[in-house]
Amino acid sequence: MDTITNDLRDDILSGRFEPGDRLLEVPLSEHYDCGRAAVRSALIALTTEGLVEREENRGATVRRISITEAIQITEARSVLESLIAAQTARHASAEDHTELLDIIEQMRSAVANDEGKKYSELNGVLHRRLREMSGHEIAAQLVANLRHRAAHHQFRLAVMPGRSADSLEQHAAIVDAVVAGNEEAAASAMTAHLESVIEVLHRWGDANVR
Amino acid sequence: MDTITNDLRDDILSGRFEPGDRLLEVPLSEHYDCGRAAVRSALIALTTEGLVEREENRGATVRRISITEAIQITEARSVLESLIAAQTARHASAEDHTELLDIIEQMRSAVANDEGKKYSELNGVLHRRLREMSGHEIAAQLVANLRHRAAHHQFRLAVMPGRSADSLEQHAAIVDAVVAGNEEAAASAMTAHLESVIEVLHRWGDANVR
DNA sequence: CCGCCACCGAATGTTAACAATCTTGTTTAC
DNA sequence: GTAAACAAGATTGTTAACATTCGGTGGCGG
Repeated sequence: MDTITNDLRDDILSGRFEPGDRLLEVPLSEHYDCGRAAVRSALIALTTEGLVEREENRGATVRRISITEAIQITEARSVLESLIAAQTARHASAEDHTELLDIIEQMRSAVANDEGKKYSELNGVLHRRLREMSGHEIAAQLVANLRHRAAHHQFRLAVMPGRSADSLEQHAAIVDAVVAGNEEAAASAMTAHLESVIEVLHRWGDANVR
Repeated sequence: MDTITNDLRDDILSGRFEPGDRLLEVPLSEHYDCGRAAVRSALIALTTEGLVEREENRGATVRRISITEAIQITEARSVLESLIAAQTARHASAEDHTELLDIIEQMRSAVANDEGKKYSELNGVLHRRLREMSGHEIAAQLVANLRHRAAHHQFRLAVMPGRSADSLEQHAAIVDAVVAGNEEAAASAMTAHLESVIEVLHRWGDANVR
């Protein structure tokens, strides 16, 4: 399989490579112990995924995402994840319900104990499980890609003071609607959540005009 | 530039290669008069775009899209194009308005003269201009990709009898809302349009159970 | 001291040959 | 007659060498 693509993607998402970093083929091929061709394949794939930027005869770099682009990404996520929430509200089983409620419970305790990193992870898990339960392959795939692209900005959000409390209630509302099987409520709860994220991004962008 | 990727994409979208067709590297490299490496690059890129399927040591084929997948693609398009319609309603200039109204006029005459192919082209132009006017790069790119993926099923839709008339009124409603600057109306008109497309796909799918 | 030009190094892009893998058709043993 | 084993052909995957392009650097001239 094309394991190099996954390795490189993980290394970009985990911050091992930062936006703007050059991705030279020879050093990468040594780092991953493979040929240049495998690295090229990975760079091409990640370019069409939007994580890498390639310029003719000038090599590849980790794509830099502006605030306005991050906002657009979140807007697109908003409508797609609302669709997903509605589908999950329709299709989720009883076991799915208990699993989702359990995740919320863990998030609640993470907020209480001020475990920011743990909360961020659980946040990711909740969104991932919601899209897996939806059965909507297309939307799920698009959202996963969009989350990857905005990963750096997501990180910034997680460490904002007092944000976890708001975020927790929003997520709880989504899960409640899903458990109740209320598609419209699930969708609008998800929209409200991501509108709030967009709001924060806007404020952060305005505060950092250059 | 990576012109081979674009050429191959066009050849797939135009039906020169059909779903299930094998995409062998050597014949393709001869056909496009280039090396195998260029073809490989194109195949990798189009695989992550969802147009091509590649299996380890077994080569690439044109991806086959099921009816249920086409429906999911259209559902995702529905929410994204509604977002686009709203943004366009907000940002479009006076010249944009006259251009959109002009396209509708051409579509009307195409329906009157029963020019199915012309109508289908204008349909594509209208949707493309709407997303270009929106200024929403992210949503525009995602929608373009989704339209590519479902291209074959779109084609089937175009030739359904009596469909152009319905379709025309739906498009006119979208443009009217955009010209009026009414974001909510533009979004819901777009949703209504694509719900109707989904409806047709569902009926076609039910009629072709196997 | 400043600017232009030619050269050089680094990195990507391309090509061709080789290796590994899968499919298919044939042979052989039971 | 059937099924398993084998062999041949075709196709992808990998590697290494070569070509091309771009940016910078140093020297030359004004």
